[in-house]
This record gives sequence, C-alpha cells and structure tokens, in this order.
Amino acid sequence: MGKKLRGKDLIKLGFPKNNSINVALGQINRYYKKKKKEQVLQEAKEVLLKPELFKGDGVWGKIAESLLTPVTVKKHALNTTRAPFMIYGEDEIDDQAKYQLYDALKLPVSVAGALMPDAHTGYGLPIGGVLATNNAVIPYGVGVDIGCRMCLTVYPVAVSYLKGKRYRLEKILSEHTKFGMYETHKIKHDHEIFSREEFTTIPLVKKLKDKAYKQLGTSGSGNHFVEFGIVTITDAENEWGIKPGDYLGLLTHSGSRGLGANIAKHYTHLATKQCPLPKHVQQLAWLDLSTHDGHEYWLAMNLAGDYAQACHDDIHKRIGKLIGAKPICKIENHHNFAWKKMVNGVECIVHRKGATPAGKGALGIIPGSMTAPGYIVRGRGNSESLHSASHGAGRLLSRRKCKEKFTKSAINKVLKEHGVTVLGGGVDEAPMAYKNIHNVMANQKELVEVVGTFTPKIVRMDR
DNA sequence: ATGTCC
Repeated sequence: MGKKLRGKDLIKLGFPKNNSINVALGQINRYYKKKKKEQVLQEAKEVLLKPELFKGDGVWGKIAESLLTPVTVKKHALNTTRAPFMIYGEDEIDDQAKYQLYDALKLPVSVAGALMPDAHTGYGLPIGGVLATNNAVIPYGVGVDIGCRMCLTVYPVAVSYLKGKRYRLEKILSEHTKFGMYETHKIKHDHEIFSREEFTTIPLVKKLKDKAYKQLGTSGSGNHFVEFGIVTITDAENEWGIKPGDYLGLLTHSGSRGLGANIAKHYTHLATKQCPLPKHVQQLAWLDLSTHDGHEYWLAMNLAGDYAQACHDDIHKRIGKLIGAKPICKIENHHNFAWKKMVNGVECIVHRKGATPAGKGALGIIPGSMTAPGYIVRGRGNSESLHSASHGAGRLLSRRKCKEKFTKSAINKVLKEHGVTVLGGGVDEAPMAYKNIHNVMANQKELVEVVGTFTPKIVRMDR
C-alpha cells in the first residue's frame, strides 16, 4: 500500500467504533500490504455496505464477521469440576501429564477426555492426550505437527531379502529419502493435492504452497523415520487374507512439514488472542468452529493432514518402484489430528495429540523403538478411551537427558545386538530413550487387538 | 515438530 491505511480512514468510511476496526487493520496489513490504499478502501466500503456477501472470503470474511456479529473478547473461567475421563496405564505416566489433562477437562468447552499409556508432558494438551470438545478446536490439542502419521506397506517378499539385499536397501534409503529442515528432492514431485482450493482461498495457506510443493515426499527431523523391517502377521483372521508369517515391510513416520507447522503457529496465535484463559491454561486456547478463524483452521488442518498423507504416498510409491514388488496391503493412520465424532450421542471435536484412532475395526500402527517391535493394531471401539490408543512407546528420557547419558558407541552396541542398521539418528533418538512397548501394549489391551508386529532392520533418520 | 523471535 502506498500510504498506510489507518483506523480513522475506516471510521471515515463509516466503520463502527468497535473491534471491527482492529480486525480490518489486522487483515489488511497482513494480506493487502501491496494493494493500493484507494482500492482497499473501495473494497472495505463494499464490505461495510453488504457484509453478508463477503462471508467466507479469505481476507474480508473475518472483517465481515466482525461487522455482522461484533464480539467483545472476554476472559473464560474454568469449570470447577472435570469432564469425565479415563487414564490407561496410569502408574507409568508422569504426574505433570495428568495435571495437564485435568486442566484441559475443566475448559468450558470440554466434554470428555482420556490419557493413553504412553502419555507425557506437552504444550497445552499432553502428548498421548485425547479431548472431546463442543464446537471448539484447540490448535495445541492437535499439536504443531498437524497430521503426523504412520504408514506401513507390506510386500510379498521373503525377509531373507533384508540380509541378501541389505546394501541395496541401505542405498535406496540414503538416496531416495530426504531428512532435515533444508533437504528437498531435486525434482519437484507433483501430486493432486496441489489442486486443492484451500491453496487459493486461504491467504495463509496460499503463501505456504510453494514450500509445500518443495517439501512433498520429505520426512523432516526429530523422531521421524523411513525404515525397512520384518512384518510378522500373527492374526490369521486378518482383513487381507494374508497367511500368518514374515514379510518385508516399509514403515514411515512423518507429518505435514513446514505447511502444518506454519498453520499450527498462525492459528495458535489467533486462538490465544481471541480466547483469553487463566495463565496456566492459556495454551489450551480454542477457536469456535462457527467463527471465520475456527472454520478456516478446520479447513487448513484437514489440508495439512491430507498433505502429510500425500508425503507418505510419495515416499511409498517411489520406494515401492525401486523394490519392484506390488504391495499386499497398506496400513496408515494420523496420530496428531482432530475429527468430528459422536460422543455420548452428541457431535464433538475429538482431538488426538499423539494418539492412534482405535474405533471398532480401525487399523493402525503403534511403533516401538528402533530395537523393539511396533504393533499393527485393530481398534476395539472402546468409548471410554474416545476410540483411541497410544501412538508409540512414549519417551522415558528427554532429549537433553539422552545427550548427558548416552554415547554414540553405546548406542551402536545396542543396535548391533539387535541387528539394526541406522543411517543418521542422533543420541537423542537412542532406543533406550523410549519406554518398554510391551508394558504399554499390556496397558491398552481393552483398546486394541494385535494383528501383527513390525521389527525395524534398516532405519533412516535425520543427521 | 518447525528456516526453532513478531
């Protein structure tokens, strides 16, 4: 904008002297910086005259909303009692994670909650936390890595291939997977997700499209991985009619990269501003789904979830081609996401932050560690857990503690004992940093049944 | 988790 647009310009147009001025200035300064001031004022006038015509518009929609339904931001008080909840494997869970859930259960929008047996402290809702709310979505109830998920492809290949072709499989992982914050594929990989309208209708998402394009099919950092291993099917009554036994498997764990991270950051910021809460629970700020921002977050979150899936698709498609085998089956699930689900007969927003969906018959993957098996599970549809299960073994030691405690050579020794090769991986991802997956599984027998296991053999991670 | 400070 040539000359900066000010509040008094909007008042001159006839804007009411309420929050709509702040909303308008915020939107215009964020998204219309390069537009001519006259042009912006002309459009603002049209919005002022007929706000209902601009509902749903990426930029003007929020301004129209503030004109149609002016709200004063008020501080919410917590309820004095907790919504109903269940904790699974509570002896293994640190108190702070429980307190975080208890706080969340006192939000005026909370309906029910649960804590999974791998739970530990997080921002806002604990990791391993599940929370059902009424028409409200909590960005920190989903987490920063929106759509972080697992994907397992099973190939009709004997596991002797892992030994015989070990070098070739290692080479596939080092050359065809991309890790870390800066690494991308040399050639952009296309995907139908890039034709989604959210990339044009939501201004923030539009700005992230190019980054998302570059990062498609990359894995990121932290605990994300791509690995080959042994799939052992134990349930003879499985849905694919696979004979119980051992097969080659490809397992991936990653999320929505920069796209989801920026969406999470943006809407967390908006939620914090419009949903003031007592200081100790401010990170649980929510967005009302009937508002412009709440609806927009919902669309952006769903896009990020689909993008995360597209990233796994890209990885599995490319690596499958290199192996040259046709998959027998593919199992996948989000573990950082929110869904609209019925809870006690009422539609709720069910947040799962580090929890595997475990509705009746739903298949999922619960990874163990590099040296412990992960589990292929089938949900039992336990309603007290809000149809959820753990998303892994859970951390026993923080990243910082790992750096104090473990050396590279001590980790290599353990890996060697288990016949596991790791390409990359820092001391903070030491297998000893994780809880015993067998305990965790024992603590959620009511939530999932075991279909099979996945034992990692060749792992690639960041660094 | 993320070009880890709006």
